[in-house]
Amino acid sequence: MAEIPKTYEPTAIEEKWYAQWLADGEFTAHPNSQKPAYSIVIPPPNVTGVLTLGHVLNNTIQDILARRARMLGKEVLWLPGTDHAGIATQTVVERTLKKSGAIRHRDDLGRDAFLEKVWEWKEKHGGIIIQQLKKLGCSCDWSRERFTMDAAYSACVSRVFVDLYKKGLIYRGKRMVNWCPASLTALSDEEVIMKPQNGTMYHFKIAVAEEPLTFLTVATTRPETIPGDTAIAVNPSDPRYARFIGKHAIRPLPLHLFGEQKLIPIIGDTAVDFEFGTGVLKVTPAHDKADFEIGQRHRLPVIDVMNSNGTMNAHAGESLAGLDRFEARKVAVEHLRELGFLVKEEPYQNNVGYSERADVPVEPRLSEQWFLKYPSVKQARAVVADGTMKFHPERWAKVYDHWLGGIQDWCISRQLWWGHRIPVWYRREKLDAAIEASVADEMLETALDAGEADLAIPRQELSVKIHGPVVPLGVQDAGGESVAQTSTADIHVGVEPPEDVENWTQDPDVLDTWFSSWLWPFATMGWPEKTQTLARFYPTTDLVTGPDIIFFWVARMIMAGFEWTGEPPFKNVYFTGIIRDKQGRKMSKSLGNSPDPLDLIAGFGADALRFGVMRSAPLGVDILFDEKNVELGRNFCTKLWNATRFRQMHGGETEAEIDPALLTSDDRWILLRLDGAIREVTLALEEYRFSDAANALYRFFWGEFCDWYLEAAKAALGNLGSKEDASESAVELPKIHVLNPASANTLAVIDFTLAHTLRLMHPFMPFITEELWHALGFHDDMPADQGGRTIMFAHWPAPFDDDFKIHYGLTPEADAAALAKHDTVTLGRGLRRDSGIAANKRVRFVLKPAAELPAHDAAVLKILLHAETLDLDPNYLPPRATPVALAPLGELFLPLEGLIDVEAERERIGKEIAKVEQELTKVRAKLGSETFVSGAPAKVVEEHRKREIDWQERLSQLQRISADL
RNA sequence: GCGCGGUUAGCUCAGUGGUAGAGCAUUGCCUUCACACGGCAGGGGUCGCAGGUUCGAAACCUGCACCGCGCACCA
Repeated sequence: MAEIPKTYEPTAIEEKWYAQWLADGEFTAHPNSQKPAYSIVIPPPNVTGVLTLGHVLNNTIQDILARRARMLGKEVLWLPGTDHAGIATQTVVERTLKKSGAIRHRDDLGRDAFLEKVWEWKEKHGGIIIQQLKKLGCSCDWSRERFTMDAAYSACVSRVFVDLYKKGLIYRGKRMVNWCPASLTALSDEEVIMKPQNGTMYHFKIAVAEEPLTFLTVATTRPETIPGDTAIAVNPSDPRYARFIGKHAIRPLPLHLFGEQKLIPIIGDTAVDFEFGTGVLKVTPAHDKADFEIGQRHRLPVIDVMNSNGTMNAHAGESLAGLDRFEARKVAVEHLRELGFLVKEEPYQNNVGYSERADVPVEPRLSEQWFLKYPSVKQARAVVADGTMKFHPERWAKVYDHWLGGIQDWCISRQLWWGHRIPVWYRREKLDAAIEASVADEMLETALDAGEADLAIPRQELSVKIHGPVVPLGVQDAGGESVAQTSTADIHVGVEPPEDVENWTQDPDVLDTWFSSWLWPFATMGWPEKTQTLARFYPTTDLVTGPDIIFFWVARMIMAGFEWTGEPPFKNVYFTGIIRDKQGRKMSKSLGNSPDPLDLIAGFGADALRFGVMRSAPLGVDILFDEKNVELGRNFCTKLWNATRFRQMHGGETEAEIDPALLTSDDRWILLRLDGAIREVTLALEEYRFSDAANALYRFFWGEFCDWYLEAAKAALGNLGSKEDASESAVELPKIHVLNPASANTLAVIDFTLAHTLRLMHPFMPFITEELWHALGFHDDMPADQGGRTIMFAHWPAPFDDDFKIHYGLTPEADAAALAKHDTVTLGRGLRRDSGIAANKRVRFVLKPAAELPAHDAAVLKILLHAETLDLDPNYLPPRATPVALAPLGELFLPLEGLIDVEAERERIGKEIAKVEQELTKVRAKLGSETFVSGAPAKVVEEHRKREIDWQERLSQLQRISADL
């Protein structure tokens, strides 16, 4: 075995081992193996994405779960892949093409040519994040990598669409949808985020046609939509306004020459809140969901005054047409002001829906879209509610349940090109007729607005003309509720195109990206074929994802799982926190507060990044990312590295048998603590408490093994010789040192501890543990598939059983003995400090032992106290004012020949006495309370009495020492 | 408006009924033969506020304040 370099250099080691693991096929899942299955599907990152800290958190957790499952003897499938991410990818590619000057708009290329470009882009950049996940150490089964637009996967998407259509759950209808004027597509409700806005509430007067000089005042935040108003509504039980119902108002906009303004009806509707605003509502059915519903109830015309990109159209009037909606607002206000109708403007804060992707306000818009009535909602709700599927942390179950309880139909069509095209074809001639009808609609609306049609036309008739379906496919009942598809003659819905495809036109829209993602757990495993992979690894065991996509993805996957496989797709869902910066802000490119994980890996190592992130990510809490955490991870790696070097310098046989007869108190103690660490880490991982597991490893390895055990072991291992000697001898390594049995036994304990610790650490820090596993030769005697080839398959350490503990004398007493020694050392070091002794100065200590002290313990004390000598003298008579500590192992003196400072010692002891008296007062106050003594459990009272005695004894000793001064 | 979290050391967070903790930061000493990406020893907290339950509350209950998030929203 070659000497381990002084500093851990991660890069080369990471590359070496990852390549080795891949070459040996360690990550590949074998459906035929006899082992129990463990599986997890990756939340597919966007195909054009790059690794973020969020991915690091998410995928490190998955890797920990996967690697530990392998060590537990499971057959593990961690299935990776990427998502085509419709809007995001199309936007990125289109923007890039525009920037390069290749096109001004995607229409310049046309659908097919544009899609070709997107595929080119995908081939070129699509692999980046996959390569980055490999750098992180992810043990995914890359042979099973999937993409949501793979041919087989796409076939699944079409298949479920057709299936849902046949079940009557998918329908097409003209409805109010969330329209993104930037992306030019409809969005689902989940893609809209409400943001508070500092806007203005405008109050304007509107004349009542039948009563000269009578005005109503309307409050609105959107005066630019006045041209789209088709009614004024008041609450029928509002005494102020009820009498106006049935009359008409004179709509002020669009402006007309000679004041030929349109009359719109004043209607009564209970939806109007007379507490709010003025109690008079302008009704704009085309641009507000609530208004649309009022419009439906009253059969009001719908006048869309905007173009799809958010600019005003001709219906808005000449002065507004062509303006952006926000520009138009200002102009509309000016018009009202000039007309003398503007009553007041006041600052107003309201919530406005924004497009999540494009970050612009969405426009409620009436349009023809495909909708889905969610399937298997009942089962999806029940499986979480009854605890069959577990959420970690649990509180997300409530959020999930609440959402499913109020679930609305899902708008699944998107006016994009990049995605799964809707598998629906229309007969050409029917479509042409429909387009004519649509044009007729437009003409009617225009006619209405131009005053050529009369609003006195019976409303029902008008409504039929205006609301007649553009394409007669889906139907809705009067309440807007969907009902099953009734007519199938003119449309073809199928996985395959119709045979006479030349007579048909495919629906131009694509499906929402999540309409493919929700099939991920089984579509990636070959569904609907009954593949071995599916049979063996579905349902999956764990899902790890962020709570921000609980509705987008998790809930929908659960429904899809039930609908097409009859089973929930996973057993546990772990929700990570959200990574934020030090100030608690979300990571974003525009803020520039998002460090590149690849830089962090290059600077600190993948293991350091993984450990640092895991250590600071408690269950269910957002993570404030600080590079300091990664530094801590790097430092921990270095510590591990150097502790291993220390072991290696001593040579000797690797992993020799431990002889119970030769065990020291320190050996027993560290074995006990190792057992504790095994239990703690195991339990924490079972409960998905990753940061607790990482902390337990850190505390055990650094705070117990390195700080105490290895330091104490130096006593047992004897003189090493000088540093120079050590490095010289290193040149001749490997060399077998001649070791006495005590030293050999110590090395055996170190090896035992390291071998277990490396395995506990491996899921967190795969690279360094693999390197050291081999460097120390722990793989030598192992079966190839149980740690011989790689630590990946070494068995996860089991807590020690009683036989083991008895055999090695691992008793509570052994633990207490070591702790007594540690406390004694700490007190002795305190004496050094208080006496102003430099840390590097060797001094003489004298211990008046409370009990017989084994030679080994005396030797350890001497080393840990950095003492020149440690005299054990039961009858020691210290010179006056010799600093002394009352330690568990006895009175520890620090004789300061010729340097005695009575005052300093008096002060030191005085402080100590004050402290003890304080504690004594506290405990006596409790014991003096009758209610405590009679009310508290006997055990607690007893414990307090003992505490009182201890403190009292200590106080007496201190007082004696003080008197002797 | 409803719901869910949170409020403990300068910072980030553990701690769920019995002697207030960790990491980072900070102070002092030390380049001692694994490690200065280190060692040793310190300093630092009326546990958001007010009530209540209890022998005993950072922890349990109630109310309030503030911070964050989600859902729903009235123009």
